[in-house]
Amino acid sequence: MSERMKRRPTSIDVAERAGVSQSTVSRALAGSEVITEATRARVLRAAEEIGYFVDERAARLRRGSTGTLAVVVICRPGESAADINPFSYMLLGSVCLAASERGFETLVSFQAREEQFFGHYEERGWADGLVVIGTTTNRAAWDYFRGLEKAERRVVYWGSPFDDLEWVRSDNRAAGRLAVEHLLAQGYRAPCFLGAIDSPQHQFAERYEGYCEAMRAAGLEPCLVPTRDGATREEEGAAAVGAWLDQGGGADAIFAACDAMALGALEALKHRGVAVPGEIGLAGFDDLPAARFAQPGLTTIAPDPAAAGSLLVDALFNAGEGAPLRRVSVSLTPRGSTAR
Amino acid sequence: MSERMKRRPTSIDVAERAGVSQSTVSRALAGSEVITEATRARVLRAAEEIGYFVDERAARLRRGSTGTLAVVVICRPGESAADINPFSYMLLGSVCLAASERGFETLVSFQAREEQFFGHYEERGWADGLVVIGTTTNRAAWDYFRGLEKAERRVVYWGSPFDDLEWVRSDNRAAGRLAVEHLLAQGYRAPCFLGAIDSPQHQFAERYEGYCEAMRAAGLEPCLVPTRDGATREEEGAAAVGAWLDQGGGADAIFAACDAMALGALEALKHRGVAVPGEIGLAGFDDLPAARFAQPGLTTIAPDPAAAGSLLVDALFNAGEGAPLRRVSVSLTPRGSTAR
DNA sequence: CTGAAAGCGCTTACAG
DNA sequence: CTGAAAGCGCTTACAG
Repeated sequence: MSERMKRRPTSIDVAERAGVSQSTVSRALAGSEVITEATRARVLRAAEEIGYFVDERAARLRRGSTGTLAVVVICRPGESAADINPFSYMLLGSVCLAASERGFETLVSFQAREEQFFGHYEERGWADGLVVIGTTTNRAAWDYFRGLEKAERRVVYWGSPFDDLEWVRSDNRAAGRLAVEHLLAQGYRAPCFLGAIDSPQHQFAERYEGYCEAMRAAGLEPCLVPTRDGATREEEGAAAVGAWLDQGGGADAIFAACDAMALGALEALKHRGVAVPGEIGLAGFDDLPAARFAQPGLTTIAPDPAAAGSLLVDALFNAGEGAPLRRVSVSLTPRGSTAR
Repeated sequence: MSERMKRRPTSIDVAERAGVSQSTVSRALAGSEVITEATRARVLRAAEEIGYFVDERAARLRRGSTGTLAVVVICRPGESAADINPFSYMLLGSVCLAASERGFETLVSFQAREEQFFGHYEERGWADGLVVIGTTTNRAAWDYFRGLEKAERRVVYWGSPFDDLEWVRSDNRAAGRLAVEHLLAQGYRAPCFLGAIDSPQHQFAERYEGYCEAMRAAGLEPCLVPTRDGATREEEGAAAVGAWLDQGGGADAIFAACDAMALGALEALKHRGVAVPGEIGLAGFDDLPAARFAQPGLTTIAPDPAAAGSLLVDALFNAGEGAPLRRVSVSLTPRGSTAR
C-alpha cells in the first residue's frame, strides 16, 4: 500500500487511488469546469482519504504566480513589538484581512535596521506584490524602498514620504478642515497645529494644509507649535507642548498631527496644570485605542480602517485599470478633550 | 543577449554569464564552503549584473522545506482590524520578530469565521510550522485547531484553552500573586478578582489561582466579581463591575484578568462616581498602550513581549530536545490606579 | 573544487 | 471529458 508510507501523499497517489490520471486530479482539485461531477467526487474522496493537499511550492512554480502578498512594516530601529505604533498594527491587520478576502496569503515582515531591508519578494518568487506601511521616521528604510523602484515591480505604500511613488493615504486635508471646524464649533477661537510640516511625513503637511484652509476660511491666522525631537511621537508631542507653554503658549486649542503626539501633549498639559478641555482643547488623528481611554477622552480623526486595507490591496492589482482610489475617507470622533 | 530578455533571469543565465555550471551557481549563492572564493565572487557579480534572485518556489520544492513559519491570529467573528485586541497584535509582532531573527519568513493569517479556518500550512508546503495566537473566546476556532492535532504537525499555541496541546503562556500564577502582594502593600485589604475562571481561557483561571494563593497566604478569603457577557472584553468588564456595584460591591480593590476588562471596569466605576484609586484600587494584565493613558493610569502586569515570541518560536523547533521553556516571566508596572 | 543529470510535485498545452 | 508528456527553476547525490 503506497498510501500507507510515511512520506506525504502526492497527486499521483490520489490518481492511483481514484483510478484516474494526474492531470485529472489536478483539474478536479483546481475546480476546472471541464471535469465530470462524478470524476471530481471520486478524486475529492481519494484525496480526503489519504489526507492529500496540493503542494503549493510545486503548483506555484509551475503556474508562475504565488497567490501571496508581501507586507513590510517599517519600524524604528531598536523598537520591540510592544513599541510599534498601534496604528501600524491596525493597518497591518486591515491589509491582511483585505488580502485574504481577495484570496491572497500575506507574508509579513517587520524591518527596522539597514541589514534587514528587503523588498525583492517578487524576484524571489515569494509574492506577487508588496505593500509597505509603517513609520515615516525611518528615512533609511524609505530610501531603500525608493531605490527598489527602478525595476518594474508591484508596490504600494502607506505614508510614503515620496509623492512620486504609488501611495494610498488618508484624506488628510479633509481631516485638517474637520478638526478646525469642530474646534470652532466647540467655541475655541485660536486652534494651533502641532506636527512637523517640513518633515518627510507629507501626511502631516497635508493635514496642516487642510487646517490652514479652514482657518483662513474662518478669517483666522494659522499658527504652529514649534516641533521638538523625541524617541517616540509621544515624547515629541510632550516636549513640543512643554516648551511652547514655557514660551507663553498663545492658543486655546491644539490639533495634533497624530494621536501619539496628542497624548504626549496631554501629559505635558496636565503636568503643568493646564485644564483640558477647559483652557485648551485638544484633537488628534489616528483613533488609537489609547485615545479612548485617555482622560479626558481624546477627540480624534481617523481613516476607516477596513477601507485602508482594501484600497491598498486594490491599488496593487488594479494599477492598470484607470486611476485607483488613493484617498481613504476620514471621520471625527468627538470626545471629552474638546467638550467645552 | 539572452540576459536582456524580459523574462526573469534564472540560475542558468547566471551560469552562462559567469562561465560556470548551474550547480556551481547554486553552491556559490547558497554559501557552500566548498566553492573557491574567486569562483564565488564571479558568480555573485554575474548575479548582481543581471538582477538575479534565487526563485524560492523551486528551491523549496527541491529542498523540501519552506523557511517559513505560519502565524494564525484567531479573532472574534465580525471583528475588524481596529477591534482586534492590541495584545494579539503585539504578540504577532513579537513572533514575527523572533522568527525573522532565526531566519524564518512569516505567513500571517487572521481567522474568525468557520469557513476561514485553515491550519494545513505544512501539508500545503507553505510553512514548516505553525503558531496559533489570539482570542480564546472563539471556541469554534480552537476546536478546529485541536482537531488538526491528530496528524503529526508542528504547532504551538499561545493561550490555548486545551492543556494537552503544546502551549506557551505567561507565568499567570506569579501574576496573580504579584497583583495581590502589590495591592496589599498599597494598603488595600480586600482585593477581589474579575474574570471568568470557568471559561476555556485557562490563563484567567491560572491568574485566579495565583491570586488565591497570595490571598490565603495573607490570611484573606478570595472573592470573585460575577462575570457578564459582552461583545468585547471591555464591555464584559464594564457590565460585570456595574452589576456588582449595584449589588453593593464589597471589596476595596479589583484585580482584573486582563487590561481590556480593567478598562471597562474603570469606566463603570467612573460612571458611578467611585473614586479610583481612593475608594477602589484597580489592576489589570497585559500592559496595553491604553493602560498607560487611562486616567488614572492602570497598574498592570504583563509578560515580556520579546520573550513571548522567542519562546513560541523556540518551542516549535526544539520540540524534541528536552522540555522547552513554556512560561514567560511577568512583571508589574505600578500606576495611578493603585496609588493610594 | 566543479559538472552532468536526475528529480522535487505540480499544471498545462497538446492529443484524442 | 481525460491522458501522456513536458517543463517550471532550483538542489543534490554521484562522478571526476
